[in-house]
Amino acid sequence: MFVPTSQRVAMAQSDTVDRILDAAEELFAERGFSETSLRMITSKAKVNLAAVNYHFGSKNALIHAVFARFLTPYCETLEHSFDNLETTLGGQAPTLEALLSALMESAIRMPHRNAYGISIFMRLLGLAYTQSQSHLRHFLENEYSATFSRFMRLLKEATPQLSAVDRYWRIQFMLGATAFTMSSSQALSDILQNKLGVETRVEEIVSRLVPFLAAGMQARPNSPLSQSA
Amino acid sequence: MFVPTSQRVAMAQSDTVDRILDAAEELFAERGFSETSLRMITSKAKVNLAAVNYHFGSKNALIHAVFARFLTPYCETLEHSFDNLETTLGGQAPTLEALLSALMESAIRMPHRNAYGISIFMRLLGLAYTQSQSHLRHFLENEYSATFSRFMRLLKEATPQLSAVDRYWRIQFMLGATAFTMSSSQALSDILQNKLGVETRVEEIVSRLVPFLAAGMQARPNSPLSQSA
DNA sequence: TCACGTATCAAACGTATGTTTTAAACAAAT
DNA sequence: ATTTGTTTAAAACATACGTTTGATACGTGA
Repeated sequence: MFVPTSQRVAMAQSDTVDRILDAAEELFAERGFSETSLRMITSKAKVNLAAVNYHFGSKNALIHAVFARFLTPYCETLEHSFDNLETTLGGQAPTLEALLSALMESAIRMPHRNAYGISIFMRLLGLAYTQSQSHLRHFLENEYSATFSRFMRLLKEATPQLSAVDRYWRIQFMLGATAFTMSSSQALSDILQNKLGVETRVEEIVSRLVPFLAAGMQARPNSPLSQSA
Repeated sequence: MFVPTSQRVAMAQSDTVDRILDAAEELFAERGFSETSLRMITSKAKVNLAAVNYHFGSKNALIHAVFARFLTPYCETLEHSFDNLETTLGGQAPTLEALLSALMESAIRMPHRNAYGISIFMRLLGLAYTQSQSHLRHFLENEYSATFSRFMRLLKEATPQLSAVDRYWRIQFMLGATAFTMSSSQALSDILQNKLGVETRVEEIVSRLVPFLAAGMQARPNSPLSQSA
């Protein structure tokens, strides 16, 4: 949005706030939170350094705002998806594939704000887990625990054959494969593109990830291998 | 003046270098690289601040040294394990389970330097991938590409049914599930102990992880789910 | 037109960082 | 005893960080 400098018109608040959020979102995804300074963000957003603290209060609050901007509508979409799943099944337990698909398709169907699609959100979610930002973890737990708990309940119904301990660990394995992969999906895509000459979108990665996770979740526990270890 | 460790002749009684490495290893694993300052490391190690730059040259070189201390002997052990695998099979392709077991058992058999066992190494490996430290990535590529390439070749032989792209991504999924889980296995064990009253050792986690990974690797690609996405 | 709350700006604040310097203490070899 | 190299110590270095300040410009309602 170009505004002649001679007009010297004060921009509407949303303009500055959104530009900060856009720049922060990209830089956080590329470099992580600690490695991204407010000066990088404000210079990329072409706003004054003080604007971040003026509009958001602190760097941590800006991080929270970046997450809330995409996580709040995503959780709403996901809740609707869960509603449909439950009404369609009518008390029956959902299949694991259906449950994972609800997660992934809700993510893919989110409106894209830029050319990077949802990969930037996936990367941020991965960073939220792997970087040690306690304030962010607390924020996410406080804001989105309801949707998370609902997913966990549905997952338990979808895998009745697993013991509580097995299910617990396999959830960690799933979470790890997803968060880790997505936390470097852009870098991985670049590598793959150079190595194998294949262009890869996040949707394609997800379509490869879901069968992997579903098969892992439904593996027979205590295979002969596990006893040899 | 900085002198490489290998050239030092007269060794004083002090174990300054090891104390720095021990402290750095733990702090890096707990907090990440950027979030850990040299002052935290030196005060935990109870050495002078200047000792790090004296013995290692820079903070980045210290990070490399932390990785080299456990990665070099691990790769040696792993190479021997691969040797045994190849001579036993005599040209035949190894099974996926045997290959994964070689990886995991080599890790478990590493001499433990502290009470955290190998989980601290797993966590560091995970950080090496997820944190944006280009110098570290370059260091690891230069130092350990031989062993890594050998593993990739064996993995390709063990999964001939997979396309190159499928295999590539599933390796990422495996790596993610492993690094993520092990990076917080101590915390996860504590949670599990309180929640379900079960004590869990790393070896037990690994015995649960391997079947999960093997099943995921051998899942049929392009399940109906992936086409609906 | 005036006053008031909002937004922007350049500048400075205090703090923490990695690194370097200078000096002294120490152990072992000459 | 002297030399040589290793280690500790305290301080300072320059830089980067998040945050705050005070002045100024803006748009809106009175």
